Amino acid sequence: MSRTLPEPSVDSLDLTVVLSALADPARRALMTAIYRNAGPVNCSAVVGQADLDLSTPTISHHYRVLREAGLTRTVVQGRTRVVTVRRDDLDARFPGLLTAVLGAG
Amino acid sequence: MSRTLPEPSVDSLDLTVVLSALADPARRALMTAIYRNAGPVNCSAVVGQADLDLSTPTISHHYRVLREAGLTRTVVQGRTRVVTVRRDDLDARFPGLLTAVLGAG
DNA sequence: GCTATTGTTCGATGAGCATCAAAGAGTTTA
DNA sequence: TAAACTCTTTGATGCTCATCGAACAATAGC
Repeated sequence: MSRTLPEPSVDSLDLTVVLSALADPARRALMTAIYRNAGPVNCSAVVGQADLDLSTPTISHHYRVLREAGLTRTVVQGRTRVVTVRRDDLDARFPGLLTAVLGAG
Repeated sequence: MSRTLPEPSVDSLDLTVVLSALADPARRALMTAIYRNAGPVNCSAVVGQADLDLSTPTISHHYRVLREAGLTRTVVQGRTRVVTVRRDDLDARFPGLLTAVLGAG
């Protein structure tokens, strides 16, 4: 069984919320790591790639912020979470934003 | 006489600082108003266009944040300030970002 | 010099946020 | 069932930030 955690609809994506989420370096590092992976990746793997020196609760907090901003989709599979970037939704709502932010290191 | 207020160089522009500046709705409203004007515009005119319900000190604070983030250039002329968006610098450093953020209302 | 204009700086306040340790919740495996 | 695993939630802390009123420049015009 797998369930998708609640996330905002495309129409309700708010630029202020999105930019606030992306303004944090740790969250951008997470986004970049998730973005680089072609397919879905679980949280721990992403954290490994992002090389963040943060506690687990803090990482969890950042994941939540990203998801609630509409930047990522989280699917619970077993005891891990599979996270993806909502690329199409974001491109539809804010064209060019994701590339501009994540491409610029 | 006119003098340009201190501003960060193109190379020292920091994405975190830029995104933090753009994350605030009031500052984005200011940016959009400045951006729409082909030429330079003084602060009061911009404030009029942006239609912000904020005190003068707060507006001044936001102008400072924008300038120190490298988003705007401020030139003092007489007793007014002429503000422009550093379009070329931003496009050079973060291609597509300005369009993506300001174009998406 | 005096006054009005245009914005800045100072000090304070209240809200929000990133962070952590400790405890909890759901899931797999032994 | 018990233990290990993967994350989340709770509660607390310290910091940053948006906001305002009051006071302070700097300049233009009379």
